[in-house]
This record gives sequence, structure tokens and C-alpha cells, in this order.
Amino acid sequence: MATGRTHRPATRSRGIPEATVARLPLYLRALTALSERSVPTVSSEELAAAAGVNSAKLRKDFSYLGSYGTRGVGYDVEYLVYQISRELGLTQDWPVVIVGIGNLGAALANYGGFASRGFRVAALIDADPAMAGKPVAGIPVQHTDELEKIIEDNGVSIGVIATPAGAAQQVCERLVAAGVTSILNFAPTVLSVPDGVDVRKVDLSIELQILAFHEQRKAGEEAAAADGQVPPAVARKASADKGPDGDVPAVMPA
Amino acid sequence: MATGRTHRPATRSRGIPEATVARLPLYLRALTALSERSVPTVSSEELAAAAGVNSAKLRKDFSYLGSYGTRGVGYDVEYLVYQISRELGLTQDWPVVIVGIGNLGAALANYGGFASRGFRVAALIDADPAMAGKPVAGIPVQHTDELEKIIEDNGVSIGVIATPAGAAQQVCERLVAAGVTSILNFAPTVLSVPDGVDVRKVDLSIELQILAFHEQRKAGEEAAAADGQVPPAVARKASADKGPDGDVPAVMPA
DNA sequence: CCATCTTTGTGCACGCGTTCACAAAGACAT
DNA sequence: ATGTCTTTGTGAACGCGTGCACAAAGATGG
Repeated sequence: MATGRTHRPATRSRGIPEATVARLPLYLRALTALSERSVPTVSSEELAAAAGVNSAKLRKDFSYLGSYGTRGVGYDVEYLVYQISRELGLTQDWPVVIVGIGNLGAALANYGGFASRGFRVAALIDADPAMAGKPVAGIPVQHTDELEKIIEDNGVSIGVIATPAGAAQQVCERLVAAGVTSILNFAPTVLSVPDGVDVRKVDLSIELQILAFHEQRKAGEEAAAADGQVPPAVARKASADKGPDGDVPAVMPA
Repeated sequence: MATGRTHRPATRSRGIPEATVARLPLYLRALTALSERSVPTVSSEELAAAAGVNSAKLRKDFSYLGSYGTRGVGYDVEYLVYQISRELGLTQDWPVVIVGIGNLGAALANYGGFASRGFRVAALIDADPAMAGKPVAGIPVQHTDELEKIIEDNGVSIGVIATPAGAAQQVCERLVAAGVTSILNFAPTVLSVPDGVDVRKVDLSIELQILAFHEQRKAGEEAAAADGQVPPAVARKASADKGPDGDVPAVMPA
């Protein structure tokens, strides 16, 4: 039982940086939108704007995949969609199980973005016997007892954990033992997994806390600006200042 | 209307690196668990293990906040909980609005992790008139028409967008115009916001796609290993090999 | 009061990711 | 065919984040 590693230290499969891999889905989405509008080619500048990144970064990202562009013209949209899909492994269909069909699990089951991108919800699993058989998003929920059988019968290698924090580690271990090697974890816990298993974590409250930090910082700078130190970038409504005032730190007007 | 910036380029408010800020909530969660078990002090090594990070990294992170540890002993749990909470701005209560009460929005409204950490759901907003008045997680849903009034009356500065992609940008603009300066975006779109507004993006399908990439890579290495190039790290069930076979790239056994 | 032992705080080096800036490559017009 | 113009692909520099390794600091025991 290894210590919980969330991120691979030195992945770099055939030389594609992790940061680039994380952006490929972004490019793919922008390209798909262009494809639906029957746009034949796109320049790095345009595509970068659509994906919200720097154009040089985008070109370097694509350079890791090969030379798929034409100088003076840009990139062929359809061809690029195919190449990125292939690189991400989306030309095949990945069966996925979702464990924990609470509010979040149900939302995930209903999320359209899965089916559209090479993922297929193979099964919904919940520990509550009362849920068993009840259809969610058109798929009947199955009991946790069936977990191992479901994984093996469907050749599932990707599992989504949407259980309460307390159950996550146990579910994780059962998934891994049954053959799952990639886990998307929505439970607010650090999962311990053996080497060779990938875990990605999505934590709603962490994201909010990061926003709160920046929000507080903005409020602090604003207070400093009112002191005449820094010109305020944007004039904020005075009424909104009511928000951050609980205990403004260090830089209080005194 | 500036080009959509998702991440702050050179934030570093008073010297706290962005990467550190992103880990503070992680430490805070681990510390809270210790606090509930009435553990008085904790060493960097123990806490790092609980949070799933390197101990040196943890110590360096804390060093940005100040010298809160005692050499030879460790960190005082309660004190550290307070310091991190304060740094993240969680000693005050942040009113938050959730826009788009579909499956995901409802899941977010029900998510317990919010209230427990300084966040308060001030309002649920949806464009569907049929939803208006219907209680979700004990809070009545309000119509989009009320958006501006709600934001201003409650001094809301953090908004969560859980609408379909098509509506996201428009909702975003209304939120910002009404005074929101931090946005957590669950819609699969790149949002354009003016300077001074923070956007964080959570994209379920992107996370899955990244997992699929690594999963495919593992399958490829496995095939190579079967050729006798690399010793297989973990013996996988033969039945599971059924998964990745659609069109294995480059490194096929031929 | 001194020695020893534990654990923090950090200087330093290294590697990854980002960005700039430009040469090479191709399209297109003449 | 030749020149011009656009856009890619990438070399190089820079900055951030990470992890090692150790000195400084304090606790603890004699």
C-alpha cells in the first residue's frame, strides 16, 4: 500500500509534457466547435483565442504531436480533431463506472459531456439497497456487491468516486483490486493507491477557498488603494464593500 | 472586454505563490480532521503524509505564512487551523450564488462542504420560470430576473456558474456587471472577463480525458512490455485487456 | 548548565513550463 | 519563376516550483 500519490512525478510518456496533455481537451473542444461550423482551417492565433491560451504555447503544444500545420495557412480543423482525439485515446470507447449515486453522482450520470467524448457510463453503483434498480439517467443503479463483477464483465479501467469521504478509500481499494487503473475522485479525501494507478481529484470546496483567498486579497488592496497607495483599477460599488469586512488583516486603514 | 484570462499571470500578492495557495485548503482539511481528534501538535512529516504531499514542500509553504512551528516539536494544530483560515479569508462568511439549478447546480446546493468552510449559499438562480419558488436544499430557487438585485442586496462577490455552455458567458457578464469579482465556472466554455475578475474552471469531461490519455499510454506500454522491452510493473488481468484495443497506436505488436 | 536529539526553516540546484522572437516554409500574386 | 506575405515550428532565455540536505533552534534529560 503505497503512500497516496496524486500526480505522476515524471510521466512524459513519449515526450508529451503533462501540462500539454491537460490542454489538449481544451483545444479539442474549441476545434469541435469550429468543425460544427464547418470552418476548414484555423490559425494558431484564432484557435488560441478560442481556447483561452497564448498562441505560442498552443503551437509548442501541437509541435509535440507532430507537424500538423501548414505555414502561411494554419491548421486543418478536421485533421487536428482526429489527431488530438487519437492522442487522447478518444477514438475508442471507455467504459466508466460511477460509484456513489447521490446528488453529485446523479449529476455526473446525467452529464452529457461524457457520452459525446468517447466515454460510456457502464454502470452506476451505490451502497444503499433502496437505490438498487432505480433508474438514474436511464441506467439502473446496482448495489455495491456487484462492483467486482461489473468491473470485470465490462473491462472497466476508469472509475469515478462520488461517495462521501468516509467511503472513498474503501471503494477505491475495491475498484483497484477489480482492475481499475484510473480514478476520478470527487470525495474530499486523499486516496492511497498502489503504483501504476492514476488518481485525479476534483474538489469543489477547494476551488471556492482559492477564490476566497484572491477575493480577500482584492479587498485588502482596495483598502490600501483607498489610503492613496495604489490607484484603484476598477471602481467598485460602495455597497458591495459590505462583503469583505469581517476582520480585514494587516493592511487595515487603522 | 478583455480576452478571457483564466489564471492570474503574476499574482503573488504579498509573496505567497499560487501553488502554495492551492495547497492551503488541503492542509486545512487535514488539520481540521486532527483538530476533531483533539490532536494538539503535528509534525511536518505527519501532516504532509495526511495531505498527500512532500514534507519539505509543506514546510516551505508554511514558511510563506510565517514561522508558526516549534523546532523539535512541530506545529500547534489549533493555531495553524486559525492562521490558514485567516490567510484564506475563511474567518469571514462569503455569500455565494449558484446560477443554473440543473443536476449539477442542485448537487452543489446540497454539498455540505460549502457551509462548513465559511461559505453561505445566498441564493439559487435559474432561468426556468417553472423552477421559481421550488425549494432546492431548503432554499427557494429564484428567477434570473432577480439576479442583479440578489447580488447587490447580499453583497455577493463570488458566483458559481452551473448553466449549460450556451448561457454561461451571458450569465457571467451579468454577474460581473452586478459586482461579482470571482467566478467558479462548471460550464464547458472559456469565459471572457474584464481585468480584476478571477475565474476558476472545473471541467468534468476534461479530467476524464486526461485520465483516458494516461490509460491509453499504460495500455501501450503494456503491449510493449509483452514484446519483452519493459518488465510489466503490475500483472493485469487478461480479461481487462479487452478495454483498450480499438486502435492501438504506434507501439502495436504488429 | 551542558549535551543530545528532534524537527523546523531555508539556501541551493535542478527541471519543467512559459514566453519571446525569428528563421524556415509554404501560399499566393505577378 | 520570382518575390512578397503569412503563419508555423522552435531555439533560447527566463521564472516558478520542487526536493535535497543541512544548519539553526528549541525541547528534553542528566
